Amino acid sequence: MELNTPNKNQIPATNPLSQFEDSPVFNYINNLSPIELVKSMHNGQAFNFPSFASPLSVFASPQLSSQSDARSFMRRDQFSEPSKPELLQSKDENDTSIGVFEAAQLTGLSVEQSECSTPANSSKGVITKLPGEHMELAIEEPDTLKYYCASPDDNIIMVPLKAIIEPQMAGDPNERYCSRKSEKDLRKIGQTGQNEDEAGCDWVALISDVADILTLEPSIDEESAEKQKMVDPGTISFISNVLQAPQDNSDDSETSYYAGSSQQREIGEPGIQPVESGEQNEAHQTPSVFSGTLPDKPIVNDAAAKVDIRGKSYQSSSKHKIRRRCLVFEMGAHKKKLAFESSSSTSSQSDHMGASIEKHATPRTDKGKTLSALPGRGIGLHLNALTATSSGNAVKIETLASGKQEISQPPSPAAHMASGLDPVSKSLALITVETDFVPFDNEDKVMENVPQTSMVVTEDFGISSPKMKRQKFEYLGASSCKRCNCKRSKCLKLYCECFAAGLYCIEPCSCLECSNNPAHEDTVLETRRQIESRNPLAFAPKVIRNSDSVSEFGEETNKTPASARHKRGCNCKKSSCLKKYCECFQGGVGCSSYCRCEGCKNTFGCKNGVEENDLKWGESKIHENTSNLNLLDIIEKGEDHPDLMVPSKDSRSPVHPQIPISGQLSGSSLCDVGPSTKMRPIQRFRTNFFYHQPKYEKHLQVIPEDETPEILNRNCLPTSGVKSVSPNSKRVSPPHHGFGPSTTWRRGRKLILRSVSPSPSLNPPCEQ
DNA sequence: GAGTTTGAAACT
DNA sequence: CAGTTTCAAACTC
Repeated sequence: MELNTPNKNQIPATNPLSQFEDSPVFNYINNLSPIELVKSMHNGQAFNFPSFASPLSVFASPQLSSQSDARSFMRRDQFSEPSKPELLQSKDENDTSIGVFEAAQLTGLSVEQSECSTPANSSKGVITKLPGEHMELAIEEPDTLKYYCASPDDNIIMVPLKAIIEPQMAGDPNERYCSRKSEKDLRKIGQTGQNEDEAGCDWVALISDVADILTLEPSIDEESAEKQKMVDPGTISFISNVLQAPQDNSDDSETSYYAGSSQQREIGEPGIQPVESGEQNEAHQTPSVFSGTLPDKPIVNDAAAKVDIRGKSYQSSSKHKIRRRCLVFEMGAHKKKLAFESSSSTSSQSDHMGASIEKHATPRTDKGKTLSALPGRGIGLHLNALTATSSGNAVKIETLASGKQEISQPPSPAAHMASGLDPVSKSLALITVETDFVPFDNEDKVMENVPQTSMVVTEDFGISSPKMKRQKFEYLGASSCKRCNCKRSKCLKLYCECFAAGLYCIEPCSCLECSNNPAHEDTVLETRRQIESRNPLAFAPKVIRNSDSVSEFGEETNKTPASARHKRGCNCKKSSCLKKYCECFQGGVGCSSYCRCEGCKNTFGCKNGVEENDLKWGESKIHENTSNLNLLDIIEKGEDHPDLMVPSKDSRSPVHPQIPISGQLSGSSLCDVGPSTKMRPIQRFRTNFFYHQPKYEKHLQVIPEDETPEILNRNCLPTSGVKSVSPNSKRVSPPHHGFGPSTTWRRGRKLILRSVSPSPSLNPPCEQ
């Protein structure tokens, strides 16, 4: 954030690249990451860099936060994201603003051609969407942008991310280059026209993304952003530049990230292709593995556009937000919603669903569709996460991010905070699924949310009719996505897993008299408020990583660095904490001093022997992780990655490097960003893995030590030893989660991984 | 699939 | 704050 200001400003103004590179920050980044390419990238983009300045400013903290938020959402939306890779690529290709602009135009055309674009889809449409889509970008952009674009720091961040990503993606430095090459290739591809249409879509997505970013800016409203975009190409170019600039990194990262995919595509690497199988050209270029994670392509856009066109245009400016939220759940939710809406609206929606889903398989949501369709549902509550950001900006972001969600604005910050996590976790879940990570116990849950996405995505492509889709969903839902089965709570109490996770119930749910749906948004929000009023942490992730919260539990943290714990602790009497009845066990964490369990035999660690157990467990997990690392892991885990070692963190707790929330947003950062909303389920499930909740919950940001203080402050890092007590008198762990910065040593430099607290509510400072 | 067990959430 | 009830997931058969 801070870093951004000087450097960024300078960069853009004068010699983008030279100054930028010369800047301490840049050097720092370079040092941090093995990736040198960034510079080169910049160079390539140098052309644009001038505009970059503005972009930087744009990216200022808010964006970051937004991005980070987006991230969380992104993953959810992975489906939708598929387009991004292309988009990114396209971006790369069109380094210059002009190129971008053109691309935008092209996209508009393509969109129109494809019908994807709503009336608005054209350049204007794109613009309009952009604001709302900011979320999508995050999603689409997958990791790169999110992580990388962040603030001025973005650059910094980006590097690390790239480093992280590339290693896995590429596997080795050479591959990185390849990735770059791949980028070029991608460009070629995009240019080639393989997918002009797609490219167009991609561009649209990019633009939208950019717009999103712009939107994120604290001062900029969605509308303003839209206006800006709409207003002048220059703006677009600017945006593009901005994106690119950050993208450079992001691009690199992405590219590298995608590159892998792209390369694979071109090269035909077996691993990834399977999914794509031939579809690469079109929407689904992203590897199957990443399909969820990576955005496919414009298709989403198209779909969105189609949706808009056909049915209702969900995209109201305000509704843009919704899109982002599409998670697996969202998918389901959307379906439900669709069903929901369909009844009222018409078949068109369902079609959209199908179409969107099919095409996008990825949640990506793109603009239109996703927005309309997905939008809201799943995410609804998640919005909170975004909203978590205390600042008004945060709120905006939230709205944007959550956008449409019915829940768009969470009643209480805490709620937002809490809810925020979930999305992330979900997204993570998706990622994990795609990745093939399967937590043992938690698989079910993890799968619940995630899998669908991946599953859906893959399968959806083929599905044309809503019905078909639905079936698939059901299938998925049944197998991978469990949902609630509430009979009497109307899914408006924490008994309901969906509700507790900040999600709307979706088709897979077997609930009766469910009120947890977009149709009852008001009720849902009100209920949430009430619950949060009783317990601000009610929607916060249940599992907290001790390591993350360095200060939180000084004792525990120190002793059980690798362990995560349940925020309230369990109260098991008969299960010996060996069954899922036990939330600690369910969350894959050991019991802690907060637990009041009797006869604890928690295999993840007992209160008495938690530390040791945790350590062992953590170690074992670490090994597992290291062996199993993949992009997702890396991304999520971030610090876990060898390169990014985080001394204190557990292997368990995955940390997601998030884009630091700079500026205002950052202010709420942890709290705000928090993500998500309702990642819990995932968290739980993940815990077994490395990830445990932390992944989502925590979004680590790599921040230079210098920055940490501010971050901490902004984040309201929990003071050490501060314990929060839930209203219920249950023990509430302080916001360890994300709030506590974790330090990472890399290349002799100490980086502080700041987790973006998923649940702001957890943060004592913020809430309290 | 029905019934039981369990513990969190909600209520008093 | 403690005790009780309600609830839905987890589990068993």
